[in-house]
Amino acid sequence: MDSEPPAAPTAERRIAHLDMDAFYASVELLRYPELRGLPVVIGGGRNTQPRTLADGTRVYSRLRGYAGRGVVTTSTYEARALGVFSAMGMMKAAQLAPEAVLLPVDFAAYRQYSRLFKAAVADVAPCIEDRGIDEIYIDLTDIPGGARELALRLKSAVAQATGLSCSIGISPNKLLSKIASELDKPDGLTIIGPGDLQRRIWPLPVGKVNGIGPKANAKLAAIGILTIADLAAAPADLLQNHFGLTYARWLLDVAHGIDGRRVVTHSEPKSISRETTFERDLHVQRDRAALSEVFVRLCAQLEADLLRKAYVGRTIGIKLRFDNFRTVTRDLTLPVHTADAAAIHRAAGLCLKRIALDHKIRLLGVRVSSLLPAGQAADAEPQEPRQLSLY
DNA sequence: TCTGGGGTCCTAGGACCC
DNA sequence: TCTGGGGTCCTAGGACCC
Repeated sequence: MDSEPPAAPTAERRIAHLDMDAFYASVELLRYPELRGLPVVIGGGRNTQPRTLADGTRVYSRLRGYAGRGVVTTSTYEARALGVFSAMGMMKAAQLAPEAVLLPVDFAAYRQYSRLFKAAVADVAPCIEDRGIDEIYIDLTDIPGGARELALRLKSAVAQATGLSCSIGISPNKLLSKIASELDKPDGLTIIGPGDLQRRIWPLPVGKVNGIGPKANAKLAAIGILTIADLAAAPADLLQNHFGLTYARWLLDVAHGIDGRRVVTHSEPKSISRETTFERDLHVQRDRAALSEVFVRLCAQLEADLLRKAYVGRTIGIKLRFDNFRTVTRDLTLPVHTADAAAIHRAAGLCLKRIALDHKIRLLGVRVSSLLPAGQAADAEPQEPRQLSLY
């Protein structure tokens, strides 16, 4: 819990949170500008690539008639206005917005734009913490200039490099900046200074806090705590009774805008995984061939991921989700690190044997953890020469 | 018509060692 | 015969985030 020493409390910091606006959708709009202003949904997984006719006009897939298990990855603000949000099932989205344009996800393109916007920010302020493909924290403490002036410079650097807009929150810590960046989206700029905590933050629902998810939200609501102001006013022993000492303390800190976490500019990956949800639930015996084919493929993808990123791992795990959505995991720690698909497959197979397979299977996943950079592993299993049949 | 894929962190119990 | 702690590693599940 206290593994990370908080930043020196004496020096007031200046931390920015920068969040790209509807990132995937906005990248697609650069490619397909005629879709600007329309409800567009990204996701689905199937082939919904636009077709180009002989006269050059493009024909797009629509949400209407979608069948499958995909979820919405992102949507444009026009689609959000129709009630279509990230993580919603595509079937439901199709009910709400049948005429919305449907595009497939193109991670390679988003990663490219991600590199571009991060490089543009780094030219202005190099102390950056990666928080995924579309957001970062930036420590502006040692950068000369006013907060607003710096934020505008960041926004214009990002726009210049990518043609995309972003929203920025600036405050003395990551907690408040993260909340602030959301307050004025899209193309937002919110600075939280002294006195702004009560006025701008306290009226918000507790769920706006990064780290309070659906479960904690429901538990807080059950004891009458809906807003961050409610949380700030809550008796410490009430919180402790419902959440335990550690989490109760964190909740109270949060409500008072206290957060000493530093901007972390480098971190090593802890695990690498691959998983897939089947188009229909698979029967352990009847669909044995299909299941084992997927199993082999996941292990091969994992090997490729490990080699590409130059890591080896020694804890191999599997994840199963049954037709009733129950999820189980098993893992097994090997004596030596490996990146080898056959070794991963063997260990994962042993894990699989420890699960009672009494339901159809919806999802299968394989994971490698206890990672080490490939160069640092003195014990790594020698890579076997490639054979035709590894399994 | 249910609910993706890739991650991190935390908790808690048991094994095992000193 | 009963009763100690502390520390680390391993495993399983769950909450949460993008």
